[in-house]
Amino acid sequence: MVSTPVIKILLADDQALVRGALAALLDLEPDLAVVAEVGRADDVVAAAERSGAEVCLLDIEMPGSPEVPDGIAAAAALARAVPSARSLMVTTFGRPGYLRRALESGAAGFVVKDTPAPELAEAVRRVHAGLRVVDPLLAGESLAGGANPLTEREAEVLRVALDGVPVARIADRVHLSPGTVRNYLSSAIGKTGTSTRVEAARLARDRGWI
Amino acid sequence: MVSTPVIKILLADDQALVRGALAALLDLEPDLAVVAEVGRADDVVAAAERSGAEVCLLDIEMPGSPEVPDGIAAAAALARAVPSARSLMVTTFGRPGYLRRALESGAAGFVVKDTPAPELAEAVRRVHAGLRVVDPLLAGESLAGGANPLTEREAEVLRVALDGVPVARIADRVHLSPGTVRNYLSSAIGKTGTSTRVEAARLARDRGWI
DNA sequence: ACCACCGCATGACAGGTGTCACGGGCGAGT
DNA sequence: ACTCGCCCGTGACACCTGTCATGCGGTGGT
Repeated sequence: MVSTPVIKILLADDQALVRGALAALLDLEPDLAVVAEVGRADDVVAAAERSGAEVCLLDIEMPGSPEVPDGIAAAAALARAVPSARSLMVTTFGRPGYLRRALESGAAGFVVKDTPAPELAEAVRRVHAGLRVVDPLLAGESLAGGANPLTEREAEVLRVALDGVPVARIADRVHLSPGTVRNYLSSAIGKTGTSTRVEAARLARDRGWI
Repeated sequence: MVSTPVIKILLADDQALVRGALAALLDLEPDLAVVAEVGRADDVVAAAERSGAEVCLLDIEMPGSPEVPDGIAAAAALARAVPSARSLMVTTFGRPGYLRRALESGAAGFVVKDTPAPELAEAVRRVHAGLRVVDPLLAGESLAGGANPLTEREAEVLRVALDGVPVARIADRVHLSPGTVRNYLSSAIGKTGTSTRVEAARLARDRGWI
């Protein structure tokens, strides 16, 4: 009695409570079924293969291995390893750079966690049908925000600068001369229009540039 | 036909998706009913009065008014205005200081968002029965972490220092002399065992001291 | 009255930071 | 070949920061 075709869903979120709650929400829909749940980015591919999931809901902020550190990396790995599975990013932060990087990594959809709950099921169905799902407001911001002006090195030093460590320690961690680090920081401060490295690092993070 | 007494629940979380998902999860339980949902800390009291909620699930990280800026403040307001309602904090961050402040504000329970989903309903029942619900691991950390060593001014200055603004702007925002700000920062750096104000601010935040 | 403490402030000093000028090397596009 | 941008480094300068000593007024305890 194959009454209705059911969409098989994988849930990836590091917060067990949220994971369970989303499962409850989605299982209310008769045409949706949660077939796998994981709490780490590096567990996604194996669970997707094992469960035959068709749509994967991936949180971006998730712990993982150095190779697959977050949900975006999981989406990229998934696109390579399990092309039949389509990724729908579900994230707290509507950072334009997140959206861009997620789509570049092969994600099919992107919703933020303050979208109304009923829309999630619909987003899952659209993604399963082969459509792209993107928050229109966020898409606008992403285009208006412009591209990432930072070079790879600038981004690297800013990532370390995020927690306010002194230049000497940054230089140590990225294996560069302290003077070079200061040059990169100065350049990044100029590009971001800020006045300290911590401000520059925070702005770059909020834009999704690092 | 009053078959079973039903516990009336208010849900407060700024992320609509999480709110809806938690509602779905709790409504699976026959003895629980979500009777109100809000997305801001300063809407909690009014919604609790209107709905007659008995247990209020409050996220800590929630936008609000200056008087009721977050979930902890909402719990305090609730304890005064609606003593019949009991508060159960549900938060992402298991910061010891959060726990302490939440309990001081009259919350009856405290669970983090990565507790297993089935335990939430049980926590709600316990809180409704008049018991305290506290993550035992977190309770240990809270005791081990010790009390807040910062003075009020030090905490105030650190709050502004969190985003890496220069001393002049901090002084401006807290209405103090730049020299005084530097003294407080130096003192806070000493107390936290760090070496820059940003590190001190981040540590203080993670400990729940600010 | 006295002392201890706290909040707030100033001044001075060493060291860290942001900016600039300048250098060399390397790959990509023209 | 040439230019351009990025990478990496040095050196110098003004300014900001972190630390310390010192001071003054207020508050609370004895």
